[in-house]
Amino acid sequence: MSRQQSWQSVHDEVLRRINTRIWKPGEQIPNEADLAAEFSCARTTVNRALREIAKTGLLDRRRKAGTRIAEQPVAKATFDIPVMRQEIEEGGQTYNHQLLQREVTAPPDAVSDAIGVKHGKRLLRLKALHLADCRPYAFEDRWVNLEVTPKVNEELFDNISANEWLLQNVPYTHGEISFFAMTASPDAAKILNCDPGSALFTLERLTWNGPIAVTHVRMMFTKDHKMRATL
Amino acid sequence: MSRQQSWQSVHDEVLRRINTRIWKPGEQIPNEADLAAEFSCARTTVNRALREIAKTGLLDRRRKAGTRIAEQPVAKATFDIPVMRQEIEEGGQTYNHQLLQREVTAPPDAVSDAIGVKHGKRLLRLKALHLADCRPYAFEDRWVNLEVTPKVNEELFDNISANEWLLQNVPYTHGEISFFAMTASPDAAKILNCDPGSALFTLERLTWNGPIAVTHVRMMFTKDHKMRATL
DNA sequence: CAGTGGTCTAGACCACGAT
DNA sequence: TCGTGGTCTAGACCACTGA
Repeated sequence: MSRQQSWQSVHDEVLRRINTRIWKPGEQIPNEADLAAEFSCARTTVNRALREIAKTGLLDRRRKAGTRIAEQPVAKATFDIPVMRQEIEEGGQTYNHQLLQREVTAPPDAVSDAIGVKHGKRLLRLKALHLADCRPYAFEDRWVNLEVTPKVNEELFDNISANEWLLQNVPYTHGEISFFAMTASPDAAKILNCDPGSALFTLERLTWNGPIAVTHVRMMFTKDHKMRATL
Repeated sequence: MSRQQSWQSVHDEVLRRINTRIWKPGEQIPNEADLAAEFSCARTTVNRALREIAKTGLLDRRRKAGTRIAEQPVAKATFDIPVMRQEIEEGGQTYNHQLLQREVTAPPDAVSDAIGVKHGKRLLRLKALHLADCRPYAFEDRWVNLEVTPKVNEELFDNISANEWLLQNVPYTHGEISFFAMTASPDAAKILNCDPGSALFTLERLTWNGPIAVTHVRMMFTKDHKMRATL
């Protein structure tokens, strides 16, 4: 009977009713106004609670059709995409990085296509190794669009990783990311100090600043690296 | 000069100021009341816009300290964790699954520890293969807590995948998920019809219903599987 | 202590879309 | 058409937390 309601208590109570099957999958639940009356709060408060739940996929909301419990909720997991230095230093280790290669050259067509430039157009290629406590942590293979900012030509990336430099100098508006598994090539294996043929967890990321591509990067992590999140 | 404002226009304008470095990393931005005045809208509207941006990690908000642009925004990517049937059928393929093994036995200690039961306590183990157009798609290795519901003993899982059955019969309140790369063991390779030693993208998931663990599952995908998301 | 974000309310109008 | 969610507003009080 507490007088002080909050959108979180509504949120929790609705979740409870979903989890205990008081409201079953596929079923329509009362509308916002009715729930507001039940919980003696404003409709806005109910709206906030339901909106948050809907974002997790557990509720389906449509005007006029009302709110329904999702039949097969698609779980969503949010991962923090690491900024290497932070990730490593938060683990109490020392971060370092080594620039392995820096050149301006034409990328493979697959990369040109991915970032939407003409085949043969030259980009800045950087290869670098990220280290934790002086042990290999991740191998980075990156292509940077030179049109993104003139300053990129002047930067050697020997004292700062491209990762951090880009974050500080070139904003991005959107991007795509994918995770997959790769077999370690002989060089990758040598660089990461693992056996050739090892299974490497790999992250590939493509970022855009409005209409122009900023960078395409592939990060190969050392063996046994895991990417975690909570549901 | 449109009279009709919305939290989205505030949202977009704030994003623009961040991206164009009108407001620089680390800098404090005007408080909600001032922004509301500038945009001639209610403070609630500004609040909604800033709250959404803060959730992406681009803004740091603290009472009294105000709102600042994050120095090193940690990108967040939200992945939809697949329900196999849906994922495959959405790709226009036919879904099938085969139960490969069903037994009640004690799991390795690592699994017992993960789900928090005593070593030696017996669980239901299921191994299954998910197929797309009758070709191997993912190999599932699952442990189910028998205490989760008595019905689980009666279900053979020959006509429905454990994935779907659990979703329909046992709610979960929270969980953990991780992605990593694994080398295909000889059996896994045989089942997935790939070379032993191939790099397999693997998903491991542990779900809870309140204090009790529901299931621990490991999904090994066929070679070249990618998990994608937008930033 | 006082400034700032966090939330709540009552009431209003609007937009979508099922029927 | 008209029920339902989506959003906006003005005003209020509260909860943190920096100075």
